[in-house]
Parts: sequence; structure tokens; C-alpha cells
Amino acid sequence: MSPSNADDRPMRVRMAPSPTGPLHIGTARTSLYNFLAARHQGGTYVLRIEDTDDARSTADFERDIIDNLHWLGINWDEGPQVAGGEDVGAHGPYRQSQRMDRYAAEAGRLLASGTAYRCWCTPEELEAVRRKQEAAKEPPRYNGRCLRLTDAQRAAFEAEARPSVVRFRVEPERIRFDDLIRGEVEFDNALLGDFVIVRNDGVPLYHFVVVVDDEAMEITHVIRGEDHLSNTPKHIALIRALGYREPRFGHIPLILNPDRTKISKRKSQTAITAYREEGYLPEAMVNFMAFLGWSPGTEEEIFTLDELVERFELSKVHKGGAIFDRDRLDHLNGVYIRSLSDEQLALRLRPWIPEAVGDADLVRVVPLIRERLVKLADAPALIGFVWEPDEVVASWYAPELLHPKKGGPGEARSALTRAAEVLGEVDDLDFSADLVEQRCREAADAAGMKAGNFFTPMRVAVTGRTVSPPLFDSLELLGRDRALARIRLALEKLAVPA
RNA sequence: GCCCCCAUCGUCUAGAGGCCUAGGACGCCACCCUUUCAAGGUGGAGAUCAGGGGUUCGAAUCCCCUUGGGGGCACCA
Repeated sequence: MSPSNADDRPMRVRMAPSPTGPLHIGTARTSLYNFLAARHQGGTYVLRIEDTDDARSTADFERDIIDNLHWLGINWDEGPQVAGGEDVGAHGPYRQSQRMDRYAAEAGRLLASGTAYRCWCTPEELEAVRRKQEAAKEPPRYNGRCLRLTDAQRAAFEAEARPSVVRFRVEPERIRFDDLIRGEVEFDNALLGDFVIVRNDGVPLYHFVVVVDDEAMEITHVIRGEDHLSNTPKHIALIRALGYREPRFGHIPLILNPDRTKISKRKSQTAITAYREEGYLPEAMVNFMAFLGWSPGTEEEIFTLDELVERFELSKVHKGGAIFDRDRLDHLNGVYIRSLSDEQLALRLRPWIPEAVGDADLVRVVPLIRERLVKLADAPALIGFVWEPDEVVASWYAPELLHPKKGGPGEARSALTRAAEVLGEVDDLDFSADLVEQRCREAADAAGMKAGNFFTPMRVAVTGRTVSPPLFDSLELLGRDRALARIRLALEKLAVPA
């Protein structure tokens, strides 16, 4: 076991997203853990964009990743701070597409030393070999054919300018390392084939560039998903061949679909931006993601980002994967929503509320929905009746919904008729929830109706729904005249046979 | 197929040999509060700690085996 020589260096960690899709929940969680580890120890946090796969990488995805990391509150010390923007930091460039010279030089070193070699096998030939190996129940790996080429054959291939890849020559040795989370892990590289590090079009591949960049960026701790655990022996072999310093590796557990497979777009929502659009708060997302594979070892579970930074310990990260549980996320989101002041919540709600609704009006509406909001996007459905035109609100419900429980159109009509009278008697300036409630209760009493049966038709008439914020607060918000108008519209709907 | 990793209520987890007749939270059920829905409060069901062997006076905690689950084996990252 080669002891790590990284421990005495100041901690430098990185996240290395690939802009081939929007910010993925798994990438976000790995980024969060790297961020927490770095901030907790006062280390440096680097963002590197892994865009060597030109065909699949886009500027839009890069923007989505950077924007959403910022949205979560995850900031980095080095790397592009803004999508498409300038790099910050002394170890750049931080986009792999801008580092091709370095990769070419390092591949050249490997080629020169004989630890890498050119391979002219075609994809078809490789595929045939793989199939044969599978049939023979052998591990699928490169058979080393091009390693055994004669000089004449090699010269012939080069003469005809046949495209070639660069393969790394894997030593048949046992590779051991001390994983930050899993402890000692051992692999047998004899089971590995010589893998490709540079494509036949000259583009260097992941396993190679990640090692080159981590050295160049002086990364001391590679914290990544468990799906990379079995890639690590390849990286260590490369690191040794290149004469690099070996960072420490830590493999965090995967986030899982409900069926316990690695979380995927197919079975779960994986795009952070989608959660953002649904109205989850970044605080809730962060708190939730942090606990998918880590806990402070106590029974506390509500933590801000700063508190997480303070408490986070890599040594307390779990080994087993964790299912992404929506119910729990929803609950946490509610906790954070309820912790916001009227003004703060109104500000968060702004993107979901029509511009025509003024800020002051929005703030006034917040107390009616705060306890009822699971996600910010739920707000319009809960409180839209306040600003929607009376006719629109009336169109939301069928006349039957005006009927009180165990009652029919008759009860609805008499309740609404009485309600209209009562409301009409209150001066518009005195139209407060308390006063209106008092009067309505008296009216229900006098009519010999149960309060609930009296209120149900009013609720539907005024809010357009059977489930709504508290009725009398809603009435106060609406004002006497609009409330009366809606009750009249309801009475009309009752009069027209369906 | 081969290699590697993992294993406490349905889910997220507490638990580093005696504090565990296994705790908390989400979800679920009931009741309270209540004009609806929430929120809140109280209580409840829910895990023979995957199974089997050891080690030990003592094991959810240490070791081994089995089983189960997952990940990886690309000219993707």
C-alpha cells in the first residue's frame, strides 16, 4: 500500500461536471460533499468543466450547471465563475477543451516511454474479439494484438495513415489504496485490458485527462461517486506511469431510484433545475442532499449550508446508497417555507405570481398560504382566486360543489342568499375577518344551520374551490364588493339547471 | 461471466462490545385543535438489527461463510 503523500499538502478538492446534460442530482450531491469537505477544512475548491466530448457538450448545459450550483449556494474558489466567463485561479484553464496541448504532451511522454502504444484495431475487430471472449466466459478486454505488431507492420499502418488510438499498457499488478470512506480496497489490474486514452481523432479520454488535470490542479482529495471506485486502479496505474503524486480517494455512496438502482433520468427526476422550477427551496435541497449518505451522528436534521460546513465530516459519510425520497424532500421544503418571514416568502414566490399583482399585495397574501405550501409552484392554485377575475373563479367549479355536505341546491341557495345579505350590511371599511365571521355565525344560528354548512357554499363561491385558505381571511383580502359579486355569480350558477 | 463495494423500521438515519425491552425523522393510522385543507399537539402500528457460524462473561456493533442488493468491466463521463 503506497501511503498517500497528499496529507501534508493543503486540501484541494474539485468537482468535475460534464456539460452533456443539465446539473444532475448526483453531481450536485457530490459537488456539495466536496464543497462541505473543502470549506470545513479551509481547503480550496475547484470547478473543472469536463468537456472533452465535444459532440455531447453544450454551452447551454454548462450554463445550467453553473447557474444551479450557484443557486444551491455552492461556490468555488477556482474555475469559471460564470458560464462562458473568464477563469479565476492559477491552475487554469479550467475547461478541458482548452487543455488539449497538455494532454497531447503527456500522451507523448507515455508513448515515448513505452507505457502507451498505438493501436490500429478497428471497432469491428474489437467487437469480434469481445464477443468471442464473452462466449468463452472470459472478461472482456483488449487482447494486446497491436502490442505484438512487427516493426514492418507498424510502419505499413503508419504509411497508409490508418487512424489509430493510444492505449495505456496496464501492468499486471495488484493495486491497493486507502479509500477515505471505505478503507483499504484492492484490485487486480491483471484483469484489466490495455485501455484507450486517446481516441483515433486525437481526443483524449476521461480516465487519462482526469489524472492529468488532477495533477496539474494539485488536487489532494478526489471525492466522487462510488460508480468510480472500480475506475480508481486505472487512475492509479496512470498516475504512477506519469510520475504524479497520488491524491487520496474517497468514494461516496450513490443516490438510488426507488428500486435501489443508480438514480437515473428514466426512473427519477434527476435535473436540479426541474426541482428549482417546481418550487423547492435551495436550502431544502441542500439539507436533503446532505443527509443522503451523511448525518452528524445526532438526532438533529435541520441544517443550513453554513451549519453543514461546520458539522460535515468525511469520516461520517456512509457506505451504503440512499433512495431519493420525495416525501421527505417535500416535508423539508415545507419546514423551510414556514421558517421564512412574509416578506422573504413573498420574494421567493415572485416568479410564480403574475406581475400585475403588486409586491405589497403579495406580502399580504402570504400568511394565508404559508402553512399550506409544499412547493412554491403550488401558490397560484392556492391563492390565485384573490387576483383572478370573478368570472374566472366562477368557472373553476361545478354548481354541485356549492352544495353543503349532506345538502342540496336548496341549502346552498339559502346559505348564499343569507350570506349576501349579511355581507351587504357590513360597511366596506369595517370588512374584517373577525367581524364578518361573527355576523355569519349569527346568521347561520338564526337560520338554524350548522356553521360548516353555511360556510361551504361561501367558500366555493368566493375561492372557486372546496379546499382553500381560511374563509374569512380570504373575504377580508377580497373586500366586500368582490365577495358579494362572487356570491351573486354562484347564485346564478345554481339557478341555471346543469 | 469476472472484479469490487454494500447490508438497522416501507424510506432517510442514530448506534464505534454492556447506556438497546434498538432512538429520531418522513410516510402511514387514530385522536385533539378546527369553517375546508394545511400547520400544530398527543398517541399508535412499524426492524427477531439479511441468514448462519464463530470471538467474548456479554454483539446491531469484531471475524468468517452464505444470501441479497448495487457498481464497474467503451474510441461516454
